[in-house]
Amino acid sequence: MDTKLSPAGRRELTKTQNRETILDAARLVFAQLGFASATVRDIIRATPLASGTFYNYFKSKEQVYQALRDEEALLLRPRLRHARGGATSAEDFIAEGFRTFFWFEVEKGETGNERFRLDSPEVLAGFDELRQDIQAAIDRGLLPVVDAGLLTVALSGLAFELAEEVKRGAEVEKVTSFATALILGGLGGLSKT
Amino acid sequence: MDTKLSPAGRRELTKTQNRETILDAARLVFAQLGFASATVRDIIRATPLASGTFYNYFKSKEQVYQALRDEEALLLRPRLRHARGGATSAEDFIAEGFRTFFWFEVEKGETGNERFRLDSPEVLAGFDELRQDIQAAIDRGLLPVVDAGLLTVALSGLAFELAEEVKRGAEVEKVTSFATALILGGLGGLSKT
Amino acid sequence: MDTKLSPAGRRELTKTQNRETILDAARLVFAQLGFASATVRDIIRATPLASGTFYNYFKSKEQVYQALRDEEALLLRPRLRHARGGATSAEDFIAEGFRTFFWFEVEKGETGNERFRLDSPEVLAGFDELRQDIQAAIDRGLLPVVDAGLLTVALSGLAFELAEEVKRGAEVEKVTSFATALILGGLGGLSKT
Amino acid sequence: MDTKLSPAGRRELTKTQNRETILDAARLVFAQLGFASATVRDIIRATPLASGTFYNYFKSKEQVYQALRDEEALLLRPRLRHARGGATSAEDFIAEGFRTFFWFEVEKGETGNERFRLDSPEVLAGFDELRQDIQAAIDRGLLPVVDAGLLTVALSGLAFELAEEVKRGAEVEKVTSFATALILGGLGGLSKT
DNA sequence: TATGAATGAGGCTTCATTCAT
DNA sequence: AATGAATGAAGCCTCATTCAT
Repeated sequence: MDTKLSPAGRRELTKTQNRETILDAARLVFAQLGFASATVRDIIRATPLASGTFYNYFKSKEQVYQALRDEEALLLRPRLRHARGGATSAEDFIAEGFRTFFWFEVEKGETGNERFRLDSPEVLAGFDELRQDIQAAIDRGLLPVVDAGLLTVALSGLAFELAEEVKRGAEVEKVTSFATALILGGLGGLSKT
Repeated sequence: MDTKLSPAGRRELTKTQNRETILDAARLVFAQLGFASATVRDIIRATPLASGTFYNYFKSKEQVYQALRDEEALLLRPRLRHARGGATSAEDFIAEGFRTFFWFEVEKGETGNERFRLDSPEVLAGFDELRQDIQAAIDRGLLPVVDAGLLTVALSGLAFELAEEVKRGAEVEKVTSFATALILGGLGGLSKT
Repeated sequence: MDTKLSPAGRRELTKTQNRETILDAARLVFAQLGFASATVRDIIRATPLASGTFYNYFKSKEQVYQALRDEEALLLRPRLRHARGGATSAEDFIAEGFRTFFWFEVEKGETGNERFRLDSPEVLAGFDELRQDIQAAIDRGLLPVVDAGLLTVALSGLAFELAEEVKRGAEVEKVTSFATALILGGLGGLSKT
Repeated sequence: MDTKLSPAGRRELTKTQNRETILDAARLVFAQLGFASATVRDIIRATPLASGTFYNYFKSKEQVYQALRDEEALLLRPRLRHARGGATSAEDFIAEGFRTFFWFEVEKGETGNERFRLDSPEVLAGFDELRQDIQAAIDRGLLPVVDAGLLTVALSGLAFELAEEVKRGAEVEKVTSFATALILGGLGGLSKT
């Protein structure tokens, strides 16, 4: 049963709801105006809350942003690791990475009309995980021996850019096979170098 | 010759100089703070001019930015077209495109600490030219038959992301061959689809 | 004895304790920040209590301040009256007044880094008592006939200013004799006018 | 002739006028609310100027305050030094000091309903000058040998406190002779210790 | 009575822009 | 055309105070 909350419980609920309200508003505002242009006021205005309330939850715009990134990365990174970790072939490794990322972006929905700076710790950690997974895949013979650093950058660039296509309506599966074929073929070419 | 300029001529000179002064300052400031965070004041402060003078040349920060983008695209786009147009093989086409772009970015020097929104008309026109060149290359048999739109996006994503590596110090030639091998191999893979 | 308190008694105790907690915090905060700069929040923060609780005891910062002054004046004024009332000579009258005041200030401890406005009713009452005592001393021939009002002001000014010296470490007895000698000699000079 | 100002001159004039406008407003506001309670907004409101204009002249409330103190001390301190320096007797020394100070305070006009903290560098310098002058007077035999430090404090305390009386309407000469007689007599008493 | 989150007024400051000179 | 002071809107944030629990 979901009834009868203690007073404290009810307050906790409200707090969580308000926090979510602010995060939702921030997501929207950042997507519309970009992080740098967005103001705390913009976020508050996208909310039924009073201005002071914002500061009961976050100290600054940066902190909300961090919370959003963390939330997102916390959802995405485990999925990616799982997808890549379970791969039994190069194709699997590449395709599952792209597919997972594209679906995640589709689910998020908003078309980012600005690309955020990618230097939040959580995001950087995601990059690092990718590099590690690539290196591990090379080590167990799944991928040919290539520069893991450059491949990381190449995969990310491709993924971010193509994700925009997907969000603009392209089919996930089509873009995934395009990207996968491109990289797989490319890996073949690279390994001969 | 250092001959006398007519008063009108002299003024013309000053006008051009002031415009350049402002554009130089803006380039610097945008690179340091990012477009959204930069303010008109910041630009003026990076200048020996008075605040009012700014408005004799530009109506807003956006307009300066546009002017910078145009100036840049006007330099880069012809180079890219020429590089791609002169290609006699797929490898040439891809490699020259990357190489030209990387060198251009290296020459600009500033490490972008923000990725700008890529929707300025001049930049979009650059994308469009890439697509056209790809299509033309496909038509004349230089490139295999692939989705020109997706390839455009893929190339740009790769180029922008790897350019950061180059600006961080990676060798242009090394990154160029990496990217070229990747794409060339990938095109082989794609054409079999 | 640690016997059981009735619920009401216990509550009474808590109430008194909370009130004292707030007053203690306020004393500290006022001493550190000065009255005008201190905020209710500052006081609450120096307390384990919740913000709302403050308002169960005091309506405003001013009211706490008043309470502090009253508390202080309630301690000091009787001591001063007693000291002056028991005087049997001019020297006694003056010296005992200074000595009592200096010791009181030393006991309080905090070096006031701001001089408060001296217009609280309790403090004004203290001034008035001083004037009355001076007048009475004049009447009973203890002090020469001088302007009681000006002497009141002079004594207070001297007392407050020298108290700072004492709080900064000067010896109470030394400062007391200095002040007493000064005033006693001065009274001699004045009475000849 | 006071006519025909150059444009630059006129602008300079306005700037000076605005600065004075702000200083006047600040003087008033500080006197009414005290330094700590006064806000920049309060000062602006006491002015026909726009809020932003304040910041063209001063960076903060503190800076205006400093400017006021400096202005004041720059006027008062030379007068005091001159008054004390020209003294040919103890009575002269003491009386002229009080008299000068009281007149200065009367001219300023506003009844301070708060005593500012006395730690501005300019004010502290004024204290120091007093101590030096006292020591010099002792050295040339004008004043008896007493603790110059304590006498400085005593004189200031008396002066500040009695100045309030003067500002409340007491006659300068009457208060001056009271204070002088008090101190002179006191010095006699002290020298015998 | 105690709690502490919500509120919105109001303080501080910077900004884009205007306009008299 | 160049200057730079004036303007007031608007951003950031803290505060006193209320009120549901």
